[in-house]
Amino acid sequence: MKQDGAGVDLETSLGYLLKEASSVLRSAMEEVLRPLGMSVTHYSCLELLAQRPGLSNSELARGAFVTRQSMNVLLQNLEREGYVTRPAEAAVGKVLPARLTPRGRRSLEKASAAVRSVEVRMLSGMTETEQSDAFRSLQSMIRSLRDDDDGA
Amino acid sequence: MKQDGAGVDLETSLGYLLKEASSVLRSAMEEVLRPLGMSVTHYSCLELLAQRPGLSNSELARGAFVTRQSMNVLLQNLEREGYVTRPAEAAVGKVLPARLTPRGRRSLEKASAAVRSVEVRMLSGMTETEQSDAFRSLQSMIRSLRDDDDGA
DNA sequence: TGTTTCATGTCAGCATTCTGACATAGGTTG
DNA sequence: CAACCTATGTCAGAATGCTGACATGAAACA
Repeated sequence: MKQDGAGVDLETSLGYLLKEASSVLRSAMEEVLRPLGMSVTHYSCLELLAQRPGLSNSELARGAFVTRQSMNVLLQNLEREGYVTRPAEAAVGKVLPARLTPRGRRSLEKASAAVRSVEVRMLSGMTETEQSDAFRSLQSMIRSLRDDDDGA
Repeated sequence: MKQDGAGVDLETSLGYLLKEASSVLRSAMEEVLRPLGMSVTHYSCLELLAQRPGLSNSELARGAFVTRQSMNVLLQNLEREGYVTRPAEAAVGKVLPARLTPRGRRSLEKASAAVRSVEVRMLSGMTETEQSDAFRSLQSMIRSLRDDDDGA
């Protein structure tokens, strides 16, 4: 089942490995969030709101790496179920700042702990130095890809 | 727009950064593959087949990080359009080994070059040493997440 | 040998996300 | 001031991927 050919070479490609890591992380998060009846995007939205109250729908979308349309349907659900509140009308412009309700905050607590445990497990085999090196590497990759994307 | 709170702290979370990097990489790949009329999964399938001819549908699915059902519809399209061939009946068992046609190989060439250029751009700011360190870090994260997943 | 377990290919239905489009608010620039 | 450009929220339709289910072949095992 192993026969190296030529070209990109999936075995040694950092891009492929990045996709794999992201996939495994997502699976692990889904696994711990499922018992709480929460999807990854669902959790991401609540976590973003906890750390930056008043984010708009579009800002939440960018923070969770989905389109603002997708975030909008999620937000409407969360609002209907009482996890999030948004003013009926914008105080200024069209931006509707969203905030967690007490219920939203409560439901986030367990999820946040569960996700934190996944991250701890992910980093369990790495030293502090290795972790900060990895952090810088990822930041460098992001910057390199984005600079040529928006900038040029 | 910045007000650090408590908890997971998205600004310093390696998990969040990993998701961000993966998202940016995917966007960059989509951007260069779109002119070729090819999606990321589409490309992944062809690249896997080029490097490991005879992979089955299920193996391709695992390699592209989608379900075997999703890969199946893609494979059927690729087969209908003449990029891939599969035997009508399995020589042994139910496994149908897939292979690229000359047309598939030709269409992959441009895509593979485009994707390689994205990867080069992504790594442009890193030394060889940093790259292999990042490689090891990602492998470590994957292993840590998987070991507790399947193994325990 | 018979049974159980597991992986595969495939069909159907569902969920989630995306693309396209529109109206509107605000800043920018002539 | 007016014309533009950008960003936002939102609706509708399309695409993509997933879950559930089934039959079948192979391997493991009693």
